[in-house]
Amino acid sequence: MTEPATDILSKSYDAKEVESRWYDTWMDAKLFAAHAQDSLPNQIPFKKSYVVIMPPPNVTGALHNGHALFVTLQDVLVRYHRMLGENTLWLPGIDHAGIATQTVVERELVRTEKTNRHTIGRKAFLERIWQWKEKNGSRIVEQLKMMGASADWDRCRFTMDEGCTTAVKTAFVQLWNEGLIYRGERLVNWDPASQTALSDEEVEHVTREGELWHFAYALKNKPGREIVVATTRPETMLGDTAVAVHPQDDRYQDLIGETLVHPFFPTREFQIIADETVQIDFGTGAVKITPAHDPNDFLMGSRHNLARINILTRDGKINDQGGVYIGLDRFEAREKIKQALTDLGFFRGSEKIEHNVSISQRSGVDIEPMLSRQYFVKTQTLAKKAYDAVESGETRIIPASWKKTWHHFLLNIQDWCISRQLWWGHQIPVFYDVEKLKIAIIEDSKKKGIQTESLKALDSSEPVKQIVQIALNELPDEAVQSFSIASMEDLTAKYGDAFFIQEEDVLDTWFSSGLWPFSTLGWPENTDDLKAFYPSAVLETGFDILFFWVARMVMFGIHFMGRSPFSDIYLHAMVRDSHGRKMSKSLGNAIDPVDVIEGIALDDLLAKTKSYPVPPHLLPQVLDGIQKDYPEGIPASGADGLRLSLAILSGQGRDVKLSIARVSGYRAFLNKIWNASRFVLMRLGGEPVLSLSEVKADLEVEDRWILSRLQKAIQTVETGIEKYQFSEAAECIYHFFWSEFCDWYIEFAKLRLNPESHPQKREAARTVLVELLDTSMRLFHPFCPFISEEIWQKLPRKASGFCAVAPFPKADISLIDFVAEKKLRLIQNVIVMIRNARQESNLPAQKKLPAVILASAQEHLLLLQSFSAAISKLALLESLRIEPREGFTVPKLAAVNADAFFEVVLPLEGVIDLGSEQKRLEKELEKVEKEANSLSARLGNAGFVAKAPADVILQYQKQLDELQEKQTRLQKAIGRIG
RNA sequence: GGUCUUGUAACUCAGUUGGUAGAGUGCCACCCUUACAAGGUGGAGGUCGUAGGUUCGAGUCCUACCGGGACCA
Repeated sequence: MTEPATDILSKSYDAKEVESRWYDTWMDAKLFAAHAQDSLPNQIPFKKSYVVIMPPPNVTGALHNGHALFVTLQDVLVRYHRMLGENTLWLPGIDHAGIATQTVVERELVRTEKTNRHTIGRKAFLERIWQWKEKNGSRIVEQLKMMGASADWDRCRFTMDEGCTTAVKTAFVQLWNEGLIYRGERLVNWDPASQTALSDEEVEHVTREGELWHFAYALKNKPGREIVVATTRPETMLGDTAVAVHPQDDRYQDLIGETLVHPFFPTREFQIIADETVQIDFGTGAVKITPAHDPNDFLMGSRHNLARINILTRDGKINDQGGVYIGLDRFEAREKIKQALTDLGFFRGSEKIEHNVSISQRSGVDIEPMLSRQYFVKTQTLAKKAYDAVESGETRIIPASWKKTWHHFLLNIQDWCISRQLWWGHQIPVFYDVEKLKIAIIEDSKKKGIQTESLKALDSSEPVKQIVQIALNELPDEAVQSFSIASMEDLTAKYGDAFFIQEEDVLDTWFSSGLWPFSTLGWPENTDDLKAFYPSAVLETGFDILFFWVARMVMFGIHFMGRSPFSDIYLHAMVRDSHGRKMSKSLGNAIDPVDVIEGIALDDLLAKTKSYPVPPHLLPQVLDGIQKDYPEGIPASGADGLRLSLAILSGQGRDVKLSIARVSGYRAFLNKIWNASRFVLMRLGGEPVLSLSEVKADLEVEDRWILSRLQKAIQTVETGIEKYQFSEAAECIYHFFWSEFCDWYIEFAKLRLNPESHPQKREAARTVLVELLDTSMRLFHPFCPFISEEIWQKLPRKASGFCAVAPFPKADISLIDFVAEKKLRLIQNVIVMIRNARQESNLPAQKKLPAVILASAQEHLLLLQSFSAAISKLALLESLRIEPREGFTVPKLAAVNADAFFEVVLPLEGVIDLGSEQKRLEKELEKVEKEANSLSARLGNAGFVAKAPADVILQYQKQLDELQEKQTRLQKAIGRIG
């Protein structure tokens, strides 16, 4: 016996050991590198390219399980296509995530060094962020590698690296020259905590209980008369410049046009105006108008030419327009003002109200609509083209239900505010020409006929930077336009800051990520990569960034490259915790994929959670929740286990509630694969294994059966991946391997692996086993790359190289064998029925029994004969007789089970419990009768017979026949006992 | 207020053009049978949210209602 040692594979699967070995080996072999040359049009042989540009994770923090889902799905796609022999590129990268990262680093600064960015200055602060980026960026790459991401790391990019920066400047300047970028005064969503403008998409709406507070404005010319308004933000009355009513509102007809006096500022007078947009039935029907601090009021102000009084500072305090309230926080001012109005006798009651509040997705504080000058991209024409790309089918959205959302968004899109008052990001490449600016200041002053603030600053020789800031705030947009230049080149560096001052603001992060599908390939240079790999095959990402990002990429892709950047947009589900809550560090429920891969003890998990930015008052209940959800901590499932779970749990477009219990189920599957492979490898023997074609003549029914099933599995996996139905594909492998290959085929094969069995039959079994493992591992590889590579490498007769680049299995239709499948089903039924009878009759589990199987048809008798050894073994029989049904007298004391084609008899005088046996049979009979009755009722329905398709009727008829046959057998069996 | 989405076994979810419900986990019983106790064998458990409608036939299509969730105003 010089068989391979049994330690060829360890007794159970050790994911950590296996997974630690393969990634570097793949990298060393450069399996994940794509070569542009192979896909250039003039290249022979030309290789089709398959490109996925990885959505760059934010450098803000480490990855959580939400990211693990995208890694899994993209890696499945990429590995599958790589195995199809396509020139596959998965281009990884990281996003600088402007506001998010700046906020985190600033918080760190405050926490650890008790200082802030203003104290240390822009340059030093940016250095800190770069350090953060280095540290976190490499952590993210490490995590991705641990998950098995087969990305081309040599092409890894960062949204603020040199190439991306050039792309950003190029894009900006081009848009500027095309007149698609403008600077304007608009009401923006102001985040007083981060002190920056936010795009509409960065604002969340929450419903909150608030107070609708009523107060009165006195009429100037009608002493004693007043008009009552209601507001949830009383402090904004400091900036009121009108009160509006509906023109048809009977209550206020005589008041329209009347003058009101501001209670705090007697010189500030404004009118009651009429506007159709006022809701008559909301509040008092009269609404105070604050054009500088409310979007609706802003529009109304534009229509009626109202003054805009900004009352807030950038950090959300009352400014010098607020009289005695100057310097107060907005919420503090609210209470003070309510008090003051009450004291003055203007309070007219209050009511509780559920209303929508806008909060910053970034800092979580209430958004303050605020007037400010920002840079905008005109989106109308860009959006139309993005809309058309999906409409025409150039780009598909999957699942298609998101198409409506896409259309709705693009048809109603507002201009895109791209400037951010941050330090971390691409500084806007607009330069202000100081000489021209001085002229503009003087002209503006002349025009207005006053000494403007800018002019004062100019005359008093303030530093140039100061003058620019003041002028930018004061001058009208057209004047600013006259001294602004967009330039690729740093004009400040070239001519000195006495001549050119660069805009201080940075660009919205999504501006640079909008260019990602081509900036990563070398744009604006017309590189080989760009020619070979643009557009990409699919953008795989979460639906939550459909607007932020996906739409921007499609708009920019079409604008700058002339083609939509991807053929498919696949939107995956949101990973949530087992309670359905979004994964978030501030909720404390974010799980690090590495903790699922390697496992983590409860204590460590709790400690880790404590380091997350959970609001202190919530921490106790968060920790409590963790303790309940993970009482034993998290067991190590390996990257393969995590990936398989995510792939199976991710139905199309639905939430993924990640339950650790379920992950454990798939971890068990990996162990099953491991042990099945271990069995095959141990029992194979040392001799070479023949190819399938060499043993074709010697294949048994079970061989043909499993090969047939395998072809169907291949087809299912293939269409599953092609259609983004990952769970169908993965589940199919799971079921095939465990329930068909392990549970049945291996058991059949064991009989033939004995050295004393017929040599040719043994050869065939060995071949089929290896064929099955080889094919299964290749099928399985996109989902679980580590274990499949490990096992595949150990197989004999493999082609050299790696499973990672071995050909993906292709179904061979000639191996599909319905006859063999039918036969095997019958044999399986026989075995299951014997097992069922013995257990249901409370027979000792390990006692070997004698059995008789009765059948009528000659073919069934022959089939049963040929499987008698297998049946005996799998049903644990002491002896087995196979007899024609006719003429066989079933003994009175026997357990019996019946199918349409055969009967199973276990003659068991003395052992069997007649009572329970009768009960069991009656229960079985009842089930069969019920089914038969409903079937025959249906077949007796004239309408059904007349209208249903013929094949359906036939199928039902056949089912009924079989049921009735079975019914008779059962009745007879019961009769014998009774 | 608008749009979308969802309600299937104790839990988490499948169920592709309508043809009498499936998986994993959990549960019960029996088994350490020489690949695997992260295992094997058998079993229990669902009026598919409610009420109507279309149809020979509805988890699947339509309507209303009730209950979740998301997004946009």
